[in-house]
Amino acid sequence: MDALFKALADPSRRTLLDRLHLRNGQTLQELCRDAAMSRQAVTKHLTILKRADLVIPLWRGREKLHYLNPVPLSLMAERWMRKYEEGRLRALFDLKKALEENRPRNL
Amino acid sequence: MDALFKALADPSRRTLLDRLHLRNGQTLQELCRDAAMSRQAVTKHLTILKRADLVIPLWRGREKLHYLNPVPLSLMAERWMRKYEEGRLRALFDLKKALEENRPRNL
DNA sequence: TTGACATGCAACCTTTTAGTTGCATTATAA
DNA sequence: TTATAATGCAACTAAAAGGTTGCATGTCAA
Repeated sequence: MDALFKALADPSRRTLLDRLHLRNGQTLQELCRDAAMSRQAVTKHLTILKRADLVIPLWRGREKLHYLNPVPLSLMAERWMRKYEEGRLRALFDLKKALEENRPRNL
Repeated sequence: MDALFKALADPSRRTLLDRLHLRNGQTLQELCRDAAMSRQAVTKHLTILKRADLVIPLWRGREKLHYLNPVPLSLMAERWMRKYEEGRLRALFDLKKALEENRPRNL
């Protein structure tokens, strides 16, 4: 789960995911177009995305096609975010109550 | 949105969120217990969480109570993750098809 | 079979990040 | 009003992250 959050932390990697989401199965070369960085930099980002299991590469001859794997994002939504969603109203209520009880020093 | 992903990237910060989710409105001292790092380190993490609007601090005398703000997580789920959820089945199909078409060099 | 193309590997550099220590400030309670 | 407790601020360090350049490897196509 840590690799997943780390992978999503960088905007370049989120952009790569967006581009794969737009068109799946792209080569490294294709992902480099309009990337504003070197091929090697993109490779490194793809390695991190692969480590988080967000991207799965498949060789086709001398080309390597990169496919988006949506499963980790689903797991993250279900297992991690859902926990907070359940306590969402409670947290908002706590905050509201604390605001009313307080004569704040700042804010 | 970038500050949010960055804030979630560190396991210590996710632990802090978990602890606030377990019991809301804790002081810095309380959050330092069982934290395996110095008070200043916790302060820095809380600053980053605050910058991402995930945590809202409120002064009560000389104590600073920290409250969880669930809104950014909801926005992330709705605006960012939902986009991928829609294309989820499509992506899985692409991947399956590519696997079948290929005589892979690795995997 | 050879040239060109797609990718991999490794060393290196710079910036950011996570953490520390030391001292300053503010507020409560005796 | 003064000692103590809670937090803030700043300088510093070590490690990790993001990026570059150069060269090696493997595959297709003429």
